[in-house]
Amino acid sequence: MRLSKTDVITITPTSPFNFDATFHKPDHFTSGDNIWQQGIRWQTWFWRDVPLGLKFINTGSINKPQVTVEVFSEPQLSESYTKSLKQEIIYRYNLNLDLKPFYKQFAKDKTLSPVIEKWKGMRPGHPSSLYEYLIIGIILQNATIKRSVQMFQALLENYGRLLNFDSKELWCFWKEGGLHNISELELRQLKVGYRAKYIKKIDDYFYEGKIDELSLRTRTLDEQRERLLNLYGVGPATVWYILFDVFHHWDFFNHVSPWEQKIYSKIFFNRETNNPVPVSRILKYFERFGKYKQLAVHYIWENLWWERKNKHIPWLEKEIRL
DNA sequence: CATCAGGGCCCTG
DNA sequence: CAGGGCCCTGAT
Repeated sequence: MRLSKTDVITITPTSPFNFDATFHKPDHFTSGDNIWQQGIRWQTWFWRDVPLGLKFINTGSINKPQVTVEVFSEPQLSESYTKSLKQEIIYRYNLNLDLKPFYKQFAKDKTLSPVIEKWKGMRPGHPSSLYEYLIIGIILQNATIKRSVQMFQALLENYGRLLNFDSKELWCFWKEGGLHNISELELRQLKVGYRAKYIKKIDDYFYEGKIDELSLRTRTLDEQRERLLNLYGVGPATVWYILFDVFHHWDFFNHVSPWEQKIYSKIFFNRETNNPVPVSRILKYFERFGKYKQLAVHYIWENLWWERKNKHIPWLEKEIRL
């Protein structure tokens, strides 16, 4: 599907703003729906029934931030559509987030302040809708990164659409509820294993209109958590990711998966990865970051993955099993 | 070759 | 509330 440039959106994020650390998370393993290079991020989106190619361009600086978004689509887009798209971009990437109180609170924290200094203006954020993230969350379950990427690619290439825009070819997610006519058996043939059942049920909720992301955003953390836990195939681990990445709660940290436990043990306690610190102790340690604990850990976590881009970290390579 | 654990979750007893 | 089963893959 060939798209042409139909719109350009200009966004002024709150200052300070770090474009690359916001639009590229080295720990999110790419699977054909995006490309990043310094100062530019190409990304597919399925927004309000329209497959889009988005090109985010850094046209500002840390202290005078500006992001230019070139929008590629097949149909011409209405003014109200573009307006909603702009709001959604700002929401998903937290471009209006005021980081100053967080920075101020930890200006003298020995662990955090150097990392904050290095990544000043980095936002948490994720390109996916709730539906898309639920699918991704399920393929992350009980699998190594390599296998998760493999499953995601198989799904995209079978049910998504290949978009051609700005001389790039990228896969776009399918519409929520779009697996309605796909059988569990067919999903299984894509080697997603027992997750086929979960994916089917999740897709069904959306097909039947039982979940509405935008209205769920207005609910409290506890309501969101309860709603998500009620979904078949969604447990504490997946909810934990979603409350942070999709609903942007910084003050919620109740889960550490085994591989993350090993990595935290190494970076926060300097413990060998074969002798990790108990999860309860890790969570207790994070309490020092108060209502910003997710943000604080995100900064330290991302810092580690950026470091990995520049130098070989043997103990980390062992844990991630690409 | 067999066995096992891995970015969990459901279901049963 | 503990523990078995589940899909597939690559490591041992």
